[in-house]
Amino acid sequence: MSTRGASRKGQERSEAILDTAERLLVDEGHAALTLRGVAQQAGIRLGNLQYYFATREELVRALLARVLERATAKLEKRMGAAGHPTTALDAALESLLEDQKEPASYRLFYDLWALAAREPAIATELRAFYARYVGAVEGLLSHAAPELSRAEAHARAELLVALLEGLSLFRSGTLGAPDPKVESELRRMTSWLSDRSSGGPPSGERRKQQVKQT
Amino acid sequence: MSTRGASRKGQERSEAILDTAERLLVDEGHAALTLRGVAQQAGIRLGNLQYYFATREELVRALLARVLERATAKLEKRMGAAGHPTTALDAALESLLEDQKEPASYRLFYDLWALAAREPAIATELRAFYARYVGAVEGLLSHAAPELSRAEAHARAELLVALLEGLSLFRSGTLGAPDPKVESELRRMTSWLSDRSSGGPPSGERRKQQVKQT
DNA sequence: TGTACATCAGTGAACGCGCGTTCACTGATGTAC
DNA sequence: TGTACATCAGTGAACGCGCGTTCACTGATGTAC
Repeated sequence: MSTRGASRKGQERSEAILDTAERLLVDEGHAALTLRGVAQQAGIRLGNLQYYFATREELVRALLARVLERATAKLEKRMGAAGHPTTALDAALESLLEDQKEPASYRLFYDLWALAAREPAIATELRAFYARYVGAVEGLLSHAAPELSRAEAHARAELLVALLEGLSLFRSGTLGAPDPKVESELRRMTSWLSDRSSGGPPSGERRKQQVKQT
Repeated sequence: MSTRGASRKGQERSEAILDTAERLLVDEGHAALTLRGVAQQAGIRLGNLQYYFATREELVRALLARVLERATAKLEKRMGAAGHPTTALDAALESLLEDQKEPASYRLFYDLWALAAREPAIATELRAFYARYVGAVEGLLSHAAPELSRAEAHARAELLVALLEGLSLFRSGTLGAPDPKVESELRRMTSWLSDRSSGGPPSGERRKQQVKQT
């Protein structure tokens, strides 16, 4: 770890600094995350902040690591609290939708997406996070619909995760607000996802669908 | 318009400046969009750039307006080139998926999402864009499945747009690459979307779905 | 229990740099008579 | 066709500011004997 302060006090300071930085990032965005701003809001001097995180990059990386760690933990709690295999997916969906009503956490991800598009290091960490996310959903899908092949379950899981991430845009207050009608259609779509393949061609056969049939 | 230069020359300079700014924004991100950077890449002096766009905010707003204008035009071309009502949706989907293979344009939207979460003015413009987007998809859905109520078509259109936006994350190279299996599942999902309500309760009746059935 | 010393935590000032913005100025281009 | 003048387009220098970073320093805390 690049973070100084292995003692109890140092550990607490580190955490307090990261708390402040995270709040600043969520509330004001990436551009407002300055060392001076963090120090001021944390009630310490710039020099002292630099004692714990020597450079801005170090602070950002530590912050990102903690955020994704927590998000992963939360996610796996959400996914793990299963009842019947058939209802586990619905339950997970409900709690994810509930999370989206707290828009603050999502705002941070919009910054992460933008950052990841330019900084490969951040893209790597974000990819790892989504790999676990998609993997967990894939597990739920497979339990709910054992007849799905691994590849099918994976593809559908990725679709569902993409749908939820995209949907957050329309639900987090940025581009819209939660809409019960949309939610109920979403629930129907997810039940369809965990249904047997519902009439399509068998697993991986068809290569490319003909679109313009003149 | 706050933009100076109504003459032909002035107009061309303005466009050239916006071209440069857009390229810079897409390639390097919002933080790299500095007046000095734009001026240098456009081959003019800082003072001259300021003659056309007096402040940074003015430049950004003009850039955003042009980007969304173009995106809207492109979108409506994509949506408008319909054949049979039933295949129009598929055709539109194909061209949207094709667009996502050019990741550059999407990177810009990640910045916009992050910006919109903090700057209400940008959120407003982005909302207007997505309203047209969702509206166009709603139209295609209604044509393909006339038995859908307006509310249903709208909700499903929003879901589909959210899905596509979220999916761009996994297809634009940032978090993943295009995957034929995912695409084929997506096509099946969209055919399902434009299907008759497929066994659910009638239009707007049910208020909240019971999730945990003990 | 005291002392010497190393390490930890925190201070304060300064640095160079790039930023957006302001402003006085100059040359080019159009326009009215 | 020429001239006077307004407007347009472009130049160059300077401003104050906040940024990340460096660095010498001081006081607090732990540790070995």
